[in-house]
Amino acid sequence: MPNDLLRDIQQSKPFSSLEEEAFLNLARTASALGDGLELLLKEFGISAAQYNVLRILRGAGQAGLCRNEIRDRLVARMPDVTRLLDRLETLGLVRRMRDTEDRRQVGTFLTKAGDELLTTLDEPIENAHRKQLRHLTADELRTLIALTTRARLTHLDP
Amino acid sequence: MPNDLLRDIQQSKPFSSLEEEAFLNLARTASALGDGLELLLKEFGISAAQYNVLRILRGAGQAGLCRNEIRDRLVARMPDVTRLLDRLETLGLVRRMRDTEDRRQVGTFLTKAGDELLTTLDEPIENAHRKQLRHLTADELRTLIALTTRARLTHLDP
DNA sequence: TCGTATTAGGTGTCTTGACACCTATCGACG
DNA sequence: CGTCGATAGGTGTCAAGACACCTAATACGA
Repeated sequence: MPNDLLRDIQQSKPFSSLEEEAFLNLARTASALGDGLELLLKEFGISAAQYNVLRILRGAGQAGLCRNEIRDRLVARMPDVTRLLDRLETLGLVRRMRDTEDRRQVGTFLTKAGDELLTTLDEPIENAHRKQLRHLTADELRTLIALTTRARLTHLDP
Repeated sequence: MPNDLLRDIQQSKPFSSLEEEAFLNLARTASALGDGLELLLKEFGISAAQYNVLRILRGAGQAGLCRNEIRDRLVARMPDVTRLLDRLETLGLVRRMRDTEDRRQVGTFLTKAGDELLTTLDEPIENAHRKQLRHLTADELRTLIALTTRARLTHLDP
């Protein structure tokens, strides 16, 4: 039956280029690892995007950050950061305060509860990452970091 | 105040491990490249998930595939494949037919329009991938493929 | 062969993401 | 000054995703 043969051929060479194969593997892996993280975070009542914001705010310290700075630092692009912050504020993990000098700006800060949640999460998250990537050596991880960094930055220039 | 000192240390060293740095780079890169793809596909009225389904169905050929097989082959996990297929059917890119032997199953097939859309997309997509990853050599792409494949498969075993 | 587990598919409902559009404030320049 | 563009933030609205739950058909052992 020629149909089966055709299917086998297509199945054995499903990628039209090395670039496509690389992209699909990248996407598949990021998705799989991200799913694991989401699963862990769900136990604590937050999403990966929310966790990402909390981590960004912890890095910013007492200075806080305005919405657009948070947006630009997010791992995954995200319109509507406003309502993402709304939800974190409702959860009591974040507080917002309008800047007195430039009244357009609204600084966002980690609350005590937010900081404590992050502290609680530090170990489980760290363990999850280590478990997920335990079959890669330190050198391989460094190679992966270098390649993904290059793949990301280079799509900007002309 | 020891808290500020601690926070400063954390700020200058934003990753708590190589594994975390690798994961974040992976996620960031996959997101950035995926955004580029979404942008291109949006011009043709479909999302990346929809395109993924169409590609899977093209690979399956005339035999078609049932919903769960499609779900399992998707690049990104996705509950509610049913309504994803609903939308593709509404767009006329896909058609569904209940199997006569096992009447639980509903096969999904690419329509002529769906196949033609894919043909139209082949070149622009290919170009986009090549452009996005043009700063990686063939060897680097192969390394990236190998590392991401290993990173993904190993999180399954005990 | 009858009841039960299993598998395929679908639906109801809430939350979240996407995108266009709106308001307020600042700053620079006529 | 006052106007106008740029920038920060927010909202309205619709589509898409997430999750629990439901139905139908098949498989299979008591």
